[in-house]
This record gives sequence, C-alpha cells and structure tokens, in this order.
Amino acid sequence: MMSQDPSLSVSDPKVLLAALLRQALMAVVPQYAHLPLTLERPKAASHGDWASNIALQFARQIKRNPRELAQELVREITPHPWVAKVEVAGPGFINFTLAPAAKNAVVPQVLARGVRYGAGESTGRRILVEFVSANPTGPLHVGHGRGAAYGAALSDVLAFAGHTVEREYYVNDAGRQMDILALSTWLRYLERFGIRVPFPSNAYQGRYVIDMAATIAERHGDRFARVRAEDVLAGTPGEPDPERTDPQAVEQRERHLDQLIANAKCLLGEDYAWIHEFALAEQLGDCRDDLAEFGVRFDRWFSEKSLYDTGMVERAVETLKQRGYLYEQDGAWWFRSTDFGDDKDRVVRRENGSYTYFASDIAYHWNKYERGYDLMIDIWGADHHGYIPRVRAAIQALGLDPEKFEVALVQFAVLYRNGEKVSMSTRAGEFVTLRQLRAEVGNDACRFFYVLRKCDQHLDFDLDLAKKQSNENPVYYVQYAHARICSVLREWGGAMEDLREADASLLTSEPALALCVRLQAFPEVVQAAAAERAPHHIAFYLKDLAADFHAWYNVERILVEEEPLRLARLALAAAVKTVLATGLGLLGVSAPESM
RNA sequence: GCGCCCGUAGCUCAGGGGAUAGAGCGUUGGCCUCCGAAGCCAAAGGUCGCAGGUUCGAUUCCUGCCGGGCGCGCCA
Repeated sequence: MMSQDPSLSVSDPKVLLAALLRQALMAVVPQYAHLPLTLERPKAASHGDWASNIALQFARQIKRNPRELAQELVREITPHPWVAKVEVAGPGFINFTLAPAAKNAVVPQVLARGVRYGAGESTGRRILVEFVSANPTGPLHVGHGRGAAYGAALSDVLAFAGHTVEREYYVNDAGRQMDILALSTWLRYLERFGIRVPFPSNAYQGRYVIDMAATIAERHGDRFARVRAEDVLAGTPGEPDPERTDPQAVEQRERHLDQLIANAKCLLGEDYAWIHEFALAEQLGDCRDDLAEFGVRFDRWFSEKSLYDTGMVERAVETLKQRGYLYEQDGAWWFRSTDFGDDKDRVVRRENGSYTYFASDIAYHWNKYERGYDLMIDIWGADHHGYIPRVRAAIQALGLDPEKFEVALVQFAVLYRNGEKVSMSTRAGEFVTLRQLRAEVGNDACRFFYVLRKCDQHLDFDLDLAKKQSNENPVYYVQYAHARICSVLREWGGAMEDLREADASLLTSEPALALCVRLQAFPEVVQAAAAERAPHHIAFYLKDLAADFHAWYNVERILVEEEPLRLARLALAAAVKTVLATGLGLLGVSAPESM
C-alpha cells in the first residue's frame, strides 16, 4: 500500500503527505504509528494547503503535550521537493504548504486521463438504484422530476466513483390505482357516446384521460360503449355531498368507485383488460419518453404484475407465514413488523383475499436480494418515510441482510414564480407536470436546479431564476466557463495532443495554482458525493471550479506570445474544460461549446 | 399525540468536533484599445432558533424546548 520511499512515484500531494506523516509517526511514537491519519484542507490560506490535527487528537492517549508532539513530528518529516513548508500552528496543528510543482502537476494528469479523470477504481460492488417508480396513472409532476434528477445523478456519480450500477423503475401495474385509471378512461370514453355516468371525484380528473378516451374512440368506435348508464351505476352507493370530508363520506366515495370498477369488469369482460392495458401502455410510454427527454434512463422497468404472475408474492407471504411472522385477524393476514421495531403490524393479505401493495413490495425486495446486489438504494418521496420500518422489517423477517438496503428520501420541490408559490393540487388535477417545467426552463436548468440541494432539504425552485440566461443563473455560470474555454481553444486552433507535452511547471501565479488545487480536489469530491449519496457536492464543486477559472482568466491572458507559456496555460484551460464537462455530464447537464 | 426532515447573512442555501463560519442572489462602488463583461475585483451584511450537557475545543455530537414542512389506511 504505502510506498517505502514516498519521494518516488507519487502523483497526489495528499498521498505524499500522508506517507510523510506516517513515517514521522513511526519515528516518534512507533507504538501509535497505526493511528488513522487525518489530513484536511484548511479554510484559511495562511494555514497552508493541508493540515493535520493528529497531534491534537492523540496527545492525550499518547500522554504528550500536543504542540511538543507536533514539533517533534515536524522535525522527523523528510524534506521533499513538493513540500515548501511544514509548521506547527495554533494549539498543535501541523500545516503543510505545497510547492507550486505539487499543484500544477495535476494538469498533465487531467489531460492524460481525459474524461476518466476523477473516476474511481472499480470496486466490484454491484449497486441497484431504484427511483421515480411513479404510478403510471398520469403524467410525471415536478416532484417526480426531483426524484428522477436525483436518482440519475446519484447513479452516475456512484458509477463514476467505481461501482457497478443498475438503474431500475418499479412499475405499479397491478394495483387498484391502475383499475381507477382504466375506469376513468372508460367513463370519459362513454361520455363521448352520450352515456352519462357522473364522473367520480376520486377518479383521475386530468385532461390526459379525456385524450386517451378520444384515441380509443377513434380506433375502435363504440365497441366499448354498448352499455347503459344504469348498468354502470348498478349497486353503487352514490357519491356523498362533495363538501363532506368526514370518514364516512370518504369511505362511501371509495366504495362507490370500487363498485364502478367491479361493474366495468363485469360489463366489459375481456375488453376491460384491453382498456386497462391500453391506459397502462399509454401512460408508461409517456412517462418513459418524458424521462428519456430529461436524460434519465433505466436499465430495467420492473413490473409489479410480474411478481404476481410468477407467484413471487404468494411465495413471499407463505415464507413469512412459515417463519411464524404472520397471524390472522379480522379475516386478514398481518405481518408482525412490530417484532422489528415498526409502530404497528401491517396487513399483507386483505379480508377479501387480495394482497396489499406492501405484500408485492416484500416480494419485490426479496427479488432484488435474490439478484445478488451488494447494495440496494431506494429513492422515495419524503411522504413515504413511514414505510421504511415495515420494509426493513420484512427484509429481516426473510433472513436477509438489512445493511444492504438503503432508502434516500427526497423532500418536496416547491415552485416559485414572481416570488410566489405556485399552487398545486393533485385532487383537482392542477399540478405542474415535469414536461411543463422542462418546456419552461429547459432540461439543463431543471437538472441542475433539482440537484442543487441535498435530497433531504426542501427545494425552492425559482422558475424566474432558472429561466434567466444571465450570471444570476448558476447553470449558465458553469456552462459559460466551458463555452469560454472552447472559444479560446478555437481561437488558438491547435491540437489537444500538443497540450499533453506542455510544461505545466510554468504555471506559478496564485490564481493559476488555486485553479490547479481545485482540479486536484475533483476525485475527492466524486468520492464524497458517492459515499454521502450527495450529488449536490458535484454541483457546488462545478460552481467553485468555474469561479476559479473566471478569476484566473481575468488576470492572465492565455494566448500569449511565448510558445511554452501559451501551451502551459492552454493546457490548464483544457484541463478545466475536461473536468467541467465530466462534472456537468454526471448531473445530466450539457456542456455547450458555445452559447 | 407519535415518527422523519429542516431552523446558518435581507433572500435561497453550502459546510461541519478545531484555528478569522462560506457561496450565489440582492445592495453599494470599481474593471472591456486586450482570448466571450453570460465575466472579474472590492465593500457591507451573522448571538449558526433557544437552553442545558459531553469535550482541551461545539455552529457541528447528545437531551429538552420553540418554530416550519411532511407523514402516521385491509391507498399505492
């Protein structure tokens, strides 16, 4: 692992310093030389480029005065051309100041590795990321958009960090919600033929349902309309007063809807399945197209229905029963999730014999485990947080390792226009769709804004800011830096290959070296973003990188007369361009050559 | 009531057991004979919600409170 002679073949200053410190520890306190080392970038420039607090952290257990220990360690640190200064500061920090050569050495490294600069070595870990997984019962809205942007960016960051990542969308194609969609479509279709059944308040209100009904009518005429309104309504309790929100009224509305569904199935026979499938295909196709246009792709669309078809759901429930985690009460089968810390036990099989959503979800997660991943990350809306304990409980009850299961909760996104909240009501069908948002602000701004916050933070999405094509908009700020570099490279007109030979040691100004240090930090940022499941680190890094570039650009001319210096500066600019493009790519944002 | 998330500059937010707490926007003042001014530089702006605790050291960790958001179905 650690080189015996750190002066040889070290390309990363941090690795070098760690080795030097380790050697010093061996010399001073050999019995504690195994202690974990900490090296961090100090906030204040006067504290050097890297600082270690080991003397402070271990002074007590070594029973030494921290400053003295630090001084002794410093004396034992082997001189190295990359290290300009080592000093003890404050209560016992060891501050390292690097020589310019330790910083500008990053430029040829970036150019050599190109788009792979910053990529971690393959870990061999297989990670499954499941995200979006919205019911295909209507268009994706802005909340789904955030989950999509976060999941896609996280997946890409994990993959870039060295893991083997699969992206999956769980399609809820088997439940009651799909029946409600099929019913809604059919009722809208009947309306076209003058068969007036009052449209239930809890059915899908959206315009897209009417559109689907029109499509069916165009293709099949009145094939599904040979019924009478009274037959459709037969046996329904009717809808209570729309004003009523008491439990009885809510319950009656649901019964009303369920009876309509039952009647539809009965009246349509085989044709019901046709409408059901048509609606599913339409909505899923729409969703898929929407996400593809958004730059979000999946390796697998996993059907909930397939879990029933292959008997997985039944098998999962039976297994839990055999293991003694189920009991019968009120005609339903309950899972003892409280045995594993859940607030209450949960129904897996209803009184009427049908399985709950939870049952198929148990089967789904079991299936994921059987596929042998090292880690499974589910990305859910924050409103599902109460669901975590029961899924984890089921995993444990099946004898699976809960450590391999992780949930990232994504908080809501609230849109603001003209400084005011854009109101959204799912009930009235007045929600802003992801499509509308993308059309209004563009894919790049959407993707960037969505991942600008950590996922557990509420997101205020300022539409006006996202649309602005100016310096106020962070997306353009970063993209502008990229375009600006492309412009300079065009102006120069040479070949990238020539830049690999450039003498980066000529880069010695403070702004140029600061930029080099920023480039050096990129691999660390990638690793941190992956480990913390926090792609927003990439976004913030890109803003910092762009800022450092603009600052340098404004004080030093790149296309100077002297050939070696010109090539050195071009090489630095090209390295920045490479990392900007890589980082933007991880977030699904384009890196324009001009704008 | 219980659970989860959040309280950091006027606004939106990073950060996080250490040394003087950061960025963008907004405000104010500068910088284009010069590679893209969609840029840069500078100024101003803070009791890191409140109170205890742990620690050599807390804005960071723990507890309690206050404030905001979201959940708590034989829905998915």
